[in-house]
Amino acid sequence: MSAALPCIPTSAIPKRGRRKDARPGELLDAALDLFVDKGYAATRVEEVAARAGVSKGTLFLYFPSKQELFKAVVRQNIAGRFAEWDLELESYVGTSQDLVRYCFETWWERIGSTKASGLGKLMLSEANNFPEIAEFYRHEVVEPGHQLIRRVLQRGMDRGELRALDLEHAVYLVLAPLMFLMFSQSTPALCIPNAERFSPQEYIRLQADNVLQGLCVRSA
Amino acid sequence: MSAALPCIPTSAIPKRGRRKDARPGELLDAALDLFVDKGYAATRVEEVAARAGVSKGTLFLYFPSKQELFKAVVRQNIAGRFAEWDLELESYVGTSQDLVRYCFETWWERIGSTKASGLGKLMLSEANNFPEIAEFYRHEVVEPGHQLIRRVLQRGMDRGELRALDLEHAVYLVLAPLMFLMFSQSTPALCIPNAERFSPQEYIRLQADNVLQGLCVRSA
Amino acid sequence: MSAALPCIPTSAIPKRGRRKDARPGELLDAALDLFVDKGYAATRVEEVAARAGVSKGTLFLYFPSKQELFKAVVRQNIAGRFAEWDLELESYVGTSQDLVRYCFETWWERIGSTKASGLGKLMLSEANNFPEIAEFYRHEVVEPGHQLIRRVLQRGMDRGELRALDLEHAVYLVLAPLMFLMFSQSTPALCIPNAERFSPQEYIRLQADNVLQGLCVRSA
Amino acid sequence: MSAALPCIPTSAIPKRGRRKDARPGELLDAALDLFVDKGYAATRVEEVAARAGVSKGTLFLYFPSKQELFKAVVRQNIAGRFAEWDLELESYVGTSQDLVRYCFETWWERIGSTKASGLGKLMLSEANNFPEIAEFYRHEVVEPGHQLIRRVLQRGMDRGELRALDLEHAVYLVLAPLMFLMFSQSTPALCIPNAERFSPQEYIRLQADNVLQGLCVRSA
DNA sequence: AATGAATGAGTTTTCATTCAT
DNA sequence: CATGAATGAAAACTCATTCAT
Repeated sequence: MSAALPCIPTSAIPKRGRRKDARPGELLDAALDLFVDKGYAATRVEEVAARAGVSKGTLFLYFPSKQELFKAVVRQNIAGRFAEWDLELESYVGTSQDLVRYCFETWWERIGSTKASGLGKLMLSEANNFPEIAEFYRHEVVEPGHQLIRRVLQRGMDRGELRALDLEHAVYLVLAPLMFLMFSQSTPALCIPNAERFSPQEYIRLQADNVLQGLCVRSA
Repeated sequence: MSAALPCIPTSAIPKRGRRKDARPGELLDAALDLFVDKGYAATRVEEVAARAGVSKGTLFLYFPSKQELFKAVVRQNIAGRFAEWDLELESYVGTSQDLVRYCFETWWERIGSTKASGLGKLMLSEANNFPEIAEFYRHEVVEPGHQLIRRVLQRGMDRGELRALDLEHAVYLVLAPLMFLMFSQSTPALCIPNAERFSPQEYIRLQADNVLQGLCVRSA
Repeated sequence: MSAALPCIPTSAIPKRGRRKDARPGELLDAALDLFVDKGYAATRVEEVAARAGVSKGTLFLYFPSKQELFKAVVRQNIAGRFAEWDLELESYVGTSQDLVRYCFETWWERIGSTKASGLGKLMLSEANNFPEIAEFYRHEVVEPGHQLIRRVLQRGMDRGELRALDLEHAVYLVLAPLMFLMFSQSTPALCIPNAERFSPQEYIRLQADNVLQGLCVRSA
Repeated sequence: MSAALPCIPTSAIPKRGRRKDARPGELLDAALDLFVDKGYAATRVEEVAARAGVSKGTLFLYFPSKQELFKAVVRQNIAGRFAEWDLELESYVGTSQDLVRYCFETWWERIGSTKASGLGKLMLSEANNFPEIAEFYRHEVVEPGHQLIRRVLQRGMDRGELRALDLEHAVYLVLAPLMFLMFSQSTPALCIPNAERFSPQEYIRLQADNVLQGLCVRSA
């Protein structure tokens, strides 16, 4: 950091006043933090509003309910990005081995290592208590995610690069390691006892290596 | 009521005298079922008491708070069986490939398909709210589990049957698939969208196959 | 009041302690007062509980919701008494003229002049905002009331004591005056401008006279 | 936007210039409709503003509070037409029987079947919350109404066409049926359970018949 | 004059915990 | 020991009102 860089105030944002365009984003950011940190039920909307620098009433101006707020958080951070990822997959040029490896690494960069990964753990914890939200998540996140991996594997089989396997169970060769890492991120104590010697990147590389060794057609 | 009407005992055990010692155990059993089924917050102490056949007040006679009840539940149900398993491992005769496969299958039979699965998911969900009990779980379950797998892999490497890998990350080649299946058991909707076409046994077999394909030394 | 009458404490009731049997009645009395006085929406359950000398939580021990509390009030004060009134009607001996007169007078004594009459006004005011309660009231109070009057008139026609009229509209010859008096009781200012010169008993007598003069078969 | 694009006027009336004076009236009209339809509490000021085609803030420019808006609505819609009716009564030629019948029918046409009915019900509901406006209503509507009926009956007695009765209570022989019908109009469900078989005109006719049969001097 | 973004007070209901009996 | 009646804190959501623009 160069020396005399003038200290830009964290925000020149007037806390009072009309900032209609900025509000939703600020609220979603605050909500993501709190939801991930404390869970859905334990997060109070007033707290979300406070963290975003507005009053409780203002939050309800932009999101009609706590549930909708949560859904919006999920949409912004995960669900809404599948369209882009699907496109990326369609236009991928290269071997399926590379594609699989790319999936592992990209997932880590875009989801696993971000706050979004807290949402997965959150959903797992609260699914039973909020069936409607769970259904939303299943439909908007879980389903598309499975489809994405399924297509990756199908592509590999079609091209003769991956062994022909029962897709229904094979998707979990990719998903299980990712999901476990996701949960680990939120609760490392219970998943990764020696956290200090653990490197997510190394984990990702090893899991990708492993799954490919297993999936690759034997070149004899 | 006519005098000598034979008193049909509601249970073979005499009502008074018997209970006193059994109470805590009955409460813990009831609590385990409900905690695992509905989660910590959604389980009401009154329900636990009712299921154990006592009044709400009585529960608080044995456990000073809901939190303490929860801790007691976890502690009671984590009677470390690792000593036994470690022994089993020590005395295992056969290739390490077979041993790995045996681990996958035995884990499913003894843990994955049992109530213990629910306990694992429960811990994951509540670890943040109960750091103390999470620590206990880490020490009594997670650590020993990691050690067990670590020894299995080490054995394979020592015997030249498995590739030499960084154990710190390689343990997760075995653990991640198992843990994911564990969490799936409690919340299938979010993990396994096509549950009707999913077979845990098939999943176990495929994951074991896969990890072995990846771990085996190439006979080239 | 005689001089040295020992001052009996308004209640020897211990405000704290277990009084399961007495609670519902005390709560219903308090609720009737407040509902009638302030309306359904404006009455806060906490206030009801306080007036009954218990805490908010206790109220919900006996009534699962505000709506059910209200329904119970209506049942105790009106709906639950139709069975008795129907019986009284069946066993009435005397001319139908006398019976009609008896209805007017009895209604006044048992409903019109009591706090129960406030419930009618209350329902009229709040029906649009609480459709479920309105439906309950229609079914439990309005319908039975109409049926009762209908049977009275039918009896008179059958016995040749009352003119044959379209029952559908004739019931209101009796009901309209009663309902108007009911509403007047709660809001005299808007219904009876000269309240000081108004006597409900005189009103009842005159309306009964009038309706009978009109209903009676001309003795030529 | 290209320069001379002809501006299609949204209405024939020039947007600016016209409105200013009309605003309060439009707001009052919207408010009347909504208050009568949904009641005072259930009517949201934003809805009133929207219906009048202005923003919420604008409403508060003209009326300092919801309560004041309500008062203004009542005041505006009680333009006393009693002077005109009194004249009509003075100049009535015909028997008092006919006059009474004329009163019933005319009331229905001019009041009972119009929005004014809703205003009456509204006042009954809100009288307790708005004692000041209730007093206004009593003075402007209730009192004159009572006086009108009183004079009708007095006329009949003076002419020997109606029985001599205590006017103080006799007015309600006419008013009670009308008021009940008025309230019924706004809340039929609670007043007229068999609405489909009910005809207001038939009700009016029967009540008029009845009151006259009872009021007429016996020609013996 | 007009707008509409922002505010925050106000209420029902649940449930862990207490304690008189 | 056991009971169960009583307690009261806690949180989502609405909407009249304000005021910066």
